[in-house]
Amino acid sequence: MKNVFGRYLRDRREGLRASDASFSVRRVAQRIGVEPSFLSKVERGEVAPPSEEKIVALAADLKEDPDVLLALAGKVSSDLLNVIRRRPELFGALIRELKDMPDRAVLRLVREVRDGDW
Amino acid sequence: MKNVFGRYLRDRREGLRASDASFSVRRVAQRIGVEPSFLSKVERGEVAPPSEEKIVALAADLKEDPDVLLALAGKVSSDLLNVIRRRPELFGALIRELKDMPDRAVLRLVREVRDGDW
DNA sequence: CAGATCGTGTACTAAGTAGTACATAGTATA
DNA sequence: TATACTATGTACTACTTAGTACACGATCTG
Repeated sequence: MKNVFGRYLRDRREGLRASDASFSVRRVAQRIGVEPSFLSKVERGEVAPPSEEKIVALAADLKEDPDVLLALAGKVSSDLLNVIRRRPELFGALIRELKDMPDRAVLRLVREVRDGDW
Repeated sequence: MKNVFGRYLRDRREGLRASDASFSVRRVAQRIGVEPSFLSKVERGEVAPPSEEKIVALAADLKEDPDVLLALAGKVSSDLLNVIRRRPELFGALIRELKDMPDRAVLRLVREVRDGDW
């Protein structure tokens, strides 16, 4: 359970780097707007994951799903939080109801809602 | 948009106090485990809302819905966050899909899932 | 009218968050 | 072999969070 976020980040970055030298710690750090030493420490788990803003930038740079990266960092996207905060009883009830449902059941729900056939 | 949480808290506490003297700032503060001066400042918006733990204790003491109180404080219950963090893509997609749905639609979904007739 | 209870003002703090700035040592390259 | 880029170590900091401790004057109560 220790430094999943950092390991994942490093693996992904090194993976991309194999075919594109611009995925060095320095270059990625510069693109997302932090010091290289800080990104290095993040990847090695020497410090806590960065802010949501930097994680989202990281996800974009590494072509990863921001929600997944945020989750690995122990966070939840602030726009999802806003949705819940606006109607806390409603979304609280829904999420708790779906807590232990299998993926396929939740997915079916997503599709039903999206397709509007319900 | 300024100090909704504190106002709500004070109104509710004073309301209960009308028929039960044990709902003074001091007594409530003691029951939830904070200093009276701190609760006073929270109610008057002089300081930020307290931690999730204290808010939940407050909700129990004042017979309020914890999710609602947390939302007024700009927070989301950590057990809901855990559900989302466990399956970020799934729940991210679902919540964004339901973001602008009317209450009754979301409610219907909650009931469908609960009743299992789907 | 004395003692208890009340709300609030002032002052302080320990721990966590989110980084920057700079130096150093290794590695690749031209 | 010079130089350029690489990762990382060390040291520091500004801001936020989540409160405590205590004193004060007002008010209620027996």
